[in-house]
Amino acid sequence: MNSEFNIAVHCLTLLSLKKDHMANSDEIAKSVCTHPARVRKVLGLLRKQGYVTTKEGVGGGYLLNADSSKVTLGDLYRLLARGSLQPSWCSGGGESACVVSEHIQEVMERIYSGGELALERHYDNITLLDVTRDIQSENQP
Amino acid sequence: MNSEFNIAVHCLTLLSLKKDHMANSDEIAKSVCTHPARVRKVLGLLRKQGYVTTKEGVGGGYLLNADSSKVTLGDLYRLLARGSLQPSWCSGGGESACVVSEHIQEVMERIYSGGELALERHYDNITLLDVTRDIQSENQP
DNA sequence: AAAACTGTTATGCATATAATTACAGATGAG
DNA sequence: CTCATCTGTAATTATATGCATAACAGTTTT
Repeated sequence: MNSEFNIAVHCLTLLSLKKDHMANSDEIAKSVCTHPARVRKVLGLLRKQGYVTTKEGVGGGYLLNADSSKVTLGDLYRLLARGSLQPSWCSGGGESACVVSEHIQEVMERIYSGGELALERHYDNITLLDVTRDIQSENQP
Repeated sequence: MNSEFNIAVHCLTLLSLKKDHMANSDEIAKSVCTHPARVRKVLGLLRKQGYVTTKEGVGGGYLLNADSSKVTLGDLYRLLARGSLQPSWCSGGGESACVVSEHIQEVMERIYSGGELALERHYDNITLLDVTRDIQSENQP
């Protein structure tokens, strides 16, 4: 799995906690600890789904455009990480005349997608608001 | 995620379906479609957990040593894939004086391990016997 | 003693991930 | 209008991971 899901959670949490709910890619990148171009790539996807709006030009940046109690980690997982549970290499599918070899790929695909569904259902119960609260409670131990 | 979980499921299913529940790494590797050394590596781990026994020397190989209705995909996931949900690169942790940047890593770690727990609970309900049945029913559509 | 296995390590190669650079397009300030 | 600033996006490079392959010691059967 790559880290775009992580980055999305980070960015939205950050925007959610800022007073004006706004920041540009430079500021966000410093917090995320990555390159601004990477932040723009992820936030570009979030923009297409309507989670943020962008303002170009001087003083521009990204503006949160969603209710943090309505956005779930499930939404973000589906958008940015779906399919990553299944590895690119999978067993079987060769020329072996073996029942397992011939059918394992369909079976494993169901196993991976079933697992992913369980994962998504779990993440559907966690909202962005929950995450912002976690961040804040970590700040006051 | 790497494919050792997949390989483990494949190997145990294969052994389970063979009449004598036995095969050597060459035969298994052909079915899995990989190199025998890779099969030996995974089956070595399964041996340490008692799922299989090995017989060295001529006519040797791996022998299934478990009840397929008792072994779950959860067991195999924990053994071979636990921790793979969390990417190696994670956000935050830099020098940014930002609440999110300072605490996101602990929060994300909980998010990933919580997700993995949901995944494991799902896989705990699928046994190796279920998989062998799936393979066989794929064979007769 | 020889042959057939496993167990394990080392090496090379392919792929995936992240960093970086670059630049076109859009917008607001002056 | 023009310039500075910011997003959107593509191309390139660097690094990490995953897999294939080769090699060899150790074990067991014949």
